[in-house]
Amino acid sequence: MPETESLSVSSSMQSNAILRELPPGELEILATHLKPVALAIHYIFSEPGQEIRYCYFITSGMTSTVAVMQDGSSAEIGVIGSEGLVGFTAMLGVSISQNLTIMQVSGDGYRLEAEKLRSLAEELPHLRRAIDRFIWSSLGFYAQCAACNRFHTLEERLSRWLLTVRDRIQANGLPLTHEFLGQMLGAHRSTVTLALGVLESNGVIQNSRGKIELIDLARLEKTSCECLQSIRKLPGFPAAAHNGHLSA
Amino acid sequence: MPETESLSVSSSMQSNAILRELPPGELEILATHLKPVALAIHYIFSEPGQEIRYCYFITSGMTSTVAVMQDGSSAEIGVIGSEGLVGFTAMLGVSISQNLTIMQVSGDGYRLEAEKLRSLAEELPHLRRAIDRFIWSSLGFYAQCAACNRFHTLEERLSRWLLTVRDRIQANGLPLTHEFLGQMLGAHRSTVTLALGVLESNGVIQNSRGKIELIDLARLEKTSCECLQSIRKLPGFPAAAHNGHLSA
DNA sequence: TTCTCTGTGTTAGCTGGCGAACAGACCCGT
DNA sequence: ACGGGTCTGTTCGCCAGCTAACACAGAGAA
Repeated sequence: MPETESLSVSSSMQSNAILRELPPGELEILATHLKPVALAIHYIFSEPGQEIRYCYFITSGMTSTVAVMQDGSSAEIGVIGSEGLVGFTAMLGVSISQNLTIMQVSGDGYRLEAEKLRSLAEELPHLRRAIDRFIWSSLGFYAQCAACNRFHTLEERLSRWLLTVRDRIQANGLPLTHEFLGQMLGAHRSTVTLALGVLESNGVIQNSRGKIELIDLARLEKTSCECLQSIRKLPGFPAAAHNGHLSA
Repeated sequence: MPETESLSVSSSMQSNAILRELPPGELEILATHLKPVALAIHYIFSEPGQEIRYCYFITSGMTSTVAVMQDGSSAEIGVIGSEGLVGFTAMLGVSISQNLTIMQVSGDGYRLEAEKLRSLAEELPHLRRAIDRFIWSSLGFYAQCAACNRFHTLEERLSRWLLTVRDRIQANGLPLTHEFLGQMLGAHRSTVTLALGVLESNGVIQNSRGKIELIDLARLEKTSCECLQSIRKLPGFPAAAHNGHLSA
């Protein structure tokens, strides 16, 4: 246990990559404004066109940001886990959300007002720098998604997506329905079922109602597109975390 | 002619939306570092993995930013004309380019070292704010592209793209080959030819070697996807600029 | 238990765009 | 004015994934 921990700084803050990067002085100042929150699955952080009031440093669990079309179809453009800050776009001076961001896998985080974070970032250079770098990485994520959506098959994107989630939640059981996956991947539910069926019959994953169990991570990497590696390389983003592949 | 113009401030700087937004004091300071440059078609600003040394405020012409896959296929994720700043990602503290940015339609701009711009932005709050807002809009552009690539047909994306270019260069003759268009849209050259053929036979555009003439802008809007409107709504981005549709 | 709701499995036809290939047309240099 | 390079038009087979429809299986409520 760190002995230098102040009253407001909690050790769980170290779980977030941005907060972890801050020097103790800055973290202490920031910490007095942070409020720990439990984030339940499907919690909506922001919807297109609405104001972003709060920002959230995620410490566990995972969020998805999706672009929603007029007809209601949607495609994922970003994923944020404990490496990041939900609501980061508000740091760029426009507090309107462009996309829908929801909690994908339950977890925890720290919340504070977007406006407060913005003014703090002006005083705390390391905080500002850490957030800027996260925005940089997010831009890379968006770009990769755009290209991925254009070129890669559903099986490739699905595999990539499952591993992207795993990289963040560090667990092999993902609580997801096919319908939901379809919304993330911008594909039809039945097509997702089909693709999952192929993976299952190859022993790569295991399906059950509302849950997908990753069995063979190594093989899953092989069926996913290059985008997986590109995303893993983004500074601050989680890379492969399986210490020894789970069998084959 | 503005009588308050200082030695270093040139009136053509007003052509760039970011520079135009600056208060005279800030512009004057920034202007001493700006070097006017002519930007020829196909000029490469940055390639993936390389350092971004310079940033460019565009005053005329247009750039494209594309994501390039390992096999060489590419898809456009962003477009910058006189509304923006090429190399803006370097403002986020990482000077490595993630994508390829090239001059798409010849024009002019002002150049300065990325590092210099970054330090200036720390002293000039309006500059910083204007750049931040441009980054915000670019994020929106990237997101829209990702969804567009997933859902919309080539004809829709092509129509949207042609109008996006027109919005920026304010001219109806676009110097483009089908091959080039294919690289932007992540499609096959022959598929592009086919789609252009349909538009041409409907009298919406006119093809000639290396050039596409936009004839009926109103109809082109109809065949393009909703993304056109979304992009036009982004703060600081050019919207429809045809004062009275050209016939129909 | 039974009813209902949500989620999964599966089928069949249809289509947009890929992949590959070739002929013709335009443009420039010598 | 002729020859090679670049650009465009067109064709045809092929396949991933959409559209739509229906049957069945868990899971929770009454």
